[in-house]
Amino acid sequence: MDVCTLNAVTAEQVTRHERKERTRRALLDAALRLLADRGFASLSLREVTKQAGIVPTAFYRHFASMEDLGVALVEESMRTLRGMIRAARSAPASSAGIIRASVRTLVEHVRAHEDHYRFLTRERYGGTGTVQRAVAVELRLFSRELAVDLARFEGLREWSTEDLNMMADLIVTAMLGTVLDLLEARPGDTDAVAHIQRTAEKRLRLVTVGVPGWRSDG
Amino acid sequence: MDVCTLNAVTAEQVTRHERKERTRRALLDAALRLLADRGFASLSLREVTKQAGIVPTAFYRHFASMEDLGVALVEESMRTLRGMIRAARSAPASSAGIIRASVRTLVEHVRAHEDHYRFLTRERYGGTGTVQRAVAVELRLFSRELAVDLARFEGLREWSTEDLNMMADLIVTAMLGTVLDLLEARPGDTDAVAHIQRTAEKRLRLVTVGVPGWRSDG
DNA sequence: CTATTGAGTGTACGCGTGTGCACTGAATGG
DNA sequence: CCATTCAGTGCACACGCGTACACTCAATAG
Repeated sequence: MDVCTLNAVTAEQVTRHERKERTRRALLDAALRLLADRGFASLSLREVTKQAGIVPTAFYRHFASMEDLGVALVEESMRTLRGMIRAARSAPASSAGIIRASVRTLVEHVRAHEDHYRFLTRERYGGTGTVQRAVAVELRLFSRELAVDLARFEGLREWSTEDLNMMADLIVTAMLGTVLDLLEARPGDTDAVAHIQRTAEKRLRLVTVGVPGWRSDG
Repeated sequence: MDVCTLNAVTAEQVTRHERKERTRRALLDAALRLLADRGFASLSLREVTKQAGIVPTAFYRHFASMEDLGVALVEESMRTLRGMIRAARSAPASSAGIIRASVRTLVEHVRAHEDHYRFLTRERYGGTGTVQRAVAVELRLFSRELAVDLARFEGLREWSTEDLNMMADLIVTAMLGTVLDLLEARPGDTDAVAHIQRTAEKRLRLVTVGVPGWRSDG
C-alpha cells in the first residue's frame, strides 16, 4: 500500500461513510420528529423512512430493526443528558447557589434538546422491551455517577453508598418529573416555565435541607 | 304501572344490564391483561375483542373508540389508587411509624393491583393524547388531596399552599418511582421487594426530615 | 479501464387493521 | 302473544404494515 492507495482508500471511506452517515442521521432525525407526539412503539418503519426521504427497504442498510434504531436513539439521548450534567458540574459552585444554577442548566438544556428528553422520559416509563431496558440501565448508571458527585459535598462524605444511591435516585426521579413538566408546558409560556423552575429548586432544597438531620437507621 | 310491571321492568334492566356489564368487564379485563407488557397505544381493537371473546364490531356496543376504553381504564385505576390512600390514612398513625406503614400499604396494594398501577405509570409518562392527559389530571387531583392531608401534620400547618403542593408532588413522584421499581422486580423476589421497600421509606424520611429546617424563600 | 461493492429503488406478497352493513335470536314490553 | 329492542355475528372492503427479491448505477479498487 503506497501513499496514493492509502489516500484513495481514506477518501473512499470518508465519502462513502459520509453519505451513509448522512442518511443514518436522516433516519434518526425523522424518528425523533415523529416521536414528538407519539410513543416509540407506535412508530412504523415505513413512516420513518418516508419522513427521512428513502424507500422502506433501504432502512435495513442502516439498522437491523426498529428496535435497533431505538437503542441508537437511547445512546444519543443519553449523550445529551451527560452533556447536561457536565455543564452543571462546571457551573460556578457556590454551595448555596448550586441548586439554582443546576436547575437553570437543566431548564436551558431541556429547551435546547426537547426531542431527546421527551424520548427518554417517555420510553423510561411508557416503553417496552429492549428500548425501555436500555433507558433504565443508562439512567441507573447516570444516577450512580450523580451519587459519586454527591459524595464530595459537605455533610455527605460519611454517608453509606446505599444512602447516597437512594438520594441520587430521588434527585434523578424528581428531575425527570421536572423535565416532564417542562415538556408539557407550552413552549412560549415563560410564566409556566418560571413556576416550574422555582418548584424544581424548592424540591431540591427540600431534599438537601434534610441532610444534616439524616440518620440512616429508621 | 302496577307492582308486577315494575318488577318485570326491574328484572329486565337488571338482567339486560348485567349481561352487557359482564361483556364490558370482559373488554376492560382483556385490555388490562394485554397491557401487562405493552403500551396502550399499541393495543388494537381486534386484539382486545378477541381476548374478550367477542367479535370486533361488537366492541362499539360498549365504547365509542379505543380511546374511550382507555379513559374508562384510567377512571378504574384511579379508583384503585384512591383506595390505597384511604387504606393508608386509616392505618395506625403514630407519627414515627406512619412512613413505614404507608410504604407497606403501598407495596401490598401494588402487588394486589399490578395491572392498574402498571397502566397508570406507563400511560402517565409514555402515553399519548386523551389517555395521558386523563392520567395527568387525575394524578394532579390526587396530589392536591395529599397536600390537604399533609397540612394536618405538625410542622406543616403554617406552610403555604404552594409549598404543600410542591411537597405533595415530590412525594407522589417518588411514590410512582417506587411503584415502577416494584413492577419491574420479579414477582417472587422478596429480597428485591424488601430493598425497594426500605429505599422507599428512606426517600420519604429524607423528604420529611428536612421539614423543620425549611424556609420557603431561597 | 474494468470489476466489484453497496446505498437506494420498485414491485409484490400475505397479514392485521378499523369499520360499514345486513343479519340473528333471545330478552323485554305492552 | 306478538312487536320491539339490541348485544353479538359474519362478511366485505380498503389500507398500512414488514420484508423478500431482483434491480440500478455511482463510488471505489485493482
